[in-house]
Amino acid sequence: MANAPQFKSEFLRTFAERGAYYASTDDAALDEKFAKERVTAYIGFDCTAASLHVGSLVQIMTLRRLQQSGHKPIVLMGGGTTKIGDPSGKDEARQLLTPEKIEENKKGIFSVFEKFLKFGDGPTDAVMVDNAAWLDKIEYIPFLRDVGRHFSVNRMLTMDSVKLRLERDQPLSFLEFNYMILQSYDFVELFKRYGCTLQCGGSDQWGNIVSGTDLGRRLTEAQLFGLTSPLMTTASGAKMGKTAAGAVWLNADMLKPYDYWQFWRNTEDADVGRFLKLFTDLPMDEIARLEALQGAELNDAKKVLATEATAMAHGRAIAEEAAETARRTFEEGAMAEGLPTFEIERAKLIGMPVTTLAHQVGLTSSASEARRFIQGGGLKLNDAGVSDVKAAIVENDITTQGVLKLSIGKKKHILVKPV
RNA sequence: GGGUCGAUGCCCGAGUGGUUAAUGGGGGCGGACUGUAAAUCCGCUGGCUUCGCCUACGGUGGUUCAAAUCCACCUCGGCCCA
Repeated sequence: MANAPQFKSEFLRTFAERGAYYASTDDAALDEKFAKERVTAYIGFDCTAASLHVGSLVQIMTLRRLQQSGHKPIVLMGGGTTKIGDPSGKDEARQLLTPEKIEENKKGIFSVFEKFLKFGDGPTDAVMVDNAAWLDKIEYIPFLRDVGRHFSVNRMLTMDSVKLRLERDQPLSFLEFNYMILQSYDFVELFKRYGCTLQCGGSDQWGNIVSGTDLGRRLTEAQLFGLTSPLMTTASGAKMGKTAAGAVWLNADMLKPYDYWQFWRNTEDADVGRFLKLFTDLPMDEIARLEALQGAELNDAKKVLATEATAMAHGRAIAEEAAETARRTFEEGAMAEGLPTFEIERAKLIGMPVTTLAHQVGLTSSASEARRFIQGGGLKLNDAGVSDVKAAIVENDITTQGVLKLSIGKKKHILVKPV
């Protein structure tokens, strides 16, 4: 943010310099605190899916930077709150998940964090906590008397998360209406259990975060803080994290590292510098150099971005492998073996319509879709356009490397290997 | 509980008995142009054994040669009244 204050603490300075600063509840006091002591901070994550996607990456990086500058991050899993559903930024209620599903999602999400943070018992080691530990045990009447009385419905009605629903005449159940209260309670509970005094999050969480700091003031002596990051969009305004195949997941089993690398490689020019700062650990002067590149040279910066970001999520070796596969595929036009490969029985393959094959290897979602790609000139077999909708695979299509390359557009390729 | 309005494809939103797989917009994808970018232009955006067939307009049943469109009931929601 251009208007970020000048911070003296290492963490906040880095945080702002990297473009992650949006607002805090008290800049001066928070800066002071970071400068003189080790701060324990948390971010909450819903367990609505089996992995997190790049939309949460700013948050994950925040915890990482916190740890790097000597503070203690807490990853709060919303095992309890996911049973409620956060209405913030959504114009309708989520479907409720079963406890089993939530539990399963928690495991997937933890495996993401293991890559970005160091967990353990040391003073700056990250810890993972599940708010189900206390939320599941809440007794209704005592909770209302102790916590509920501090919340003014009048004020809650003015919160954006609530207002949006009311203005759009969309339903907001009492269940969801409680989300804010529970999130606030989480903060206080984390303070009591772990001495956690800071909650970070996206700017859409501002209302929930401030409610938490307020509740802290009423229930304890503590001064709690909130710190938010801007919501991520691309330079052309699109929400981040969507791609052809859906969300850009951070788990390798949900999105291949090669595709993850491609996602970053395809960053818009105008975003390269911003993303390098936010999503890599590269030093600022190196980023300044990359960012200054012009025109086609920016592609080099995008490759660095892709490799650095992929290395963080999947490991350096895998990132470099993805980079190499991409280089051979795009720059040499070769049949790089690192491309996603699909094995199929040779006897079945020969004579199979191209449309069926494209569907079976998962390149298209149906044979009809493959047909449309052929009609629109977007499907290639061994880099040659397929023009006949009824074309079938023949022996000759299998290249000397013993495989066959099927492509949709310029970027999606898959190797088919007869066995 | 009463009254009233509404529920359409990924999203928004037309359509009030047949020529409607369903106007339009958004988003997404493909093509051209490029730099695996943006902008722009063109095309596609239910499924299949594709000159045909099947499934689809909240759910179930009904009227009709024929329904997303009419009727009944149900579910969910908005608004108003109690």
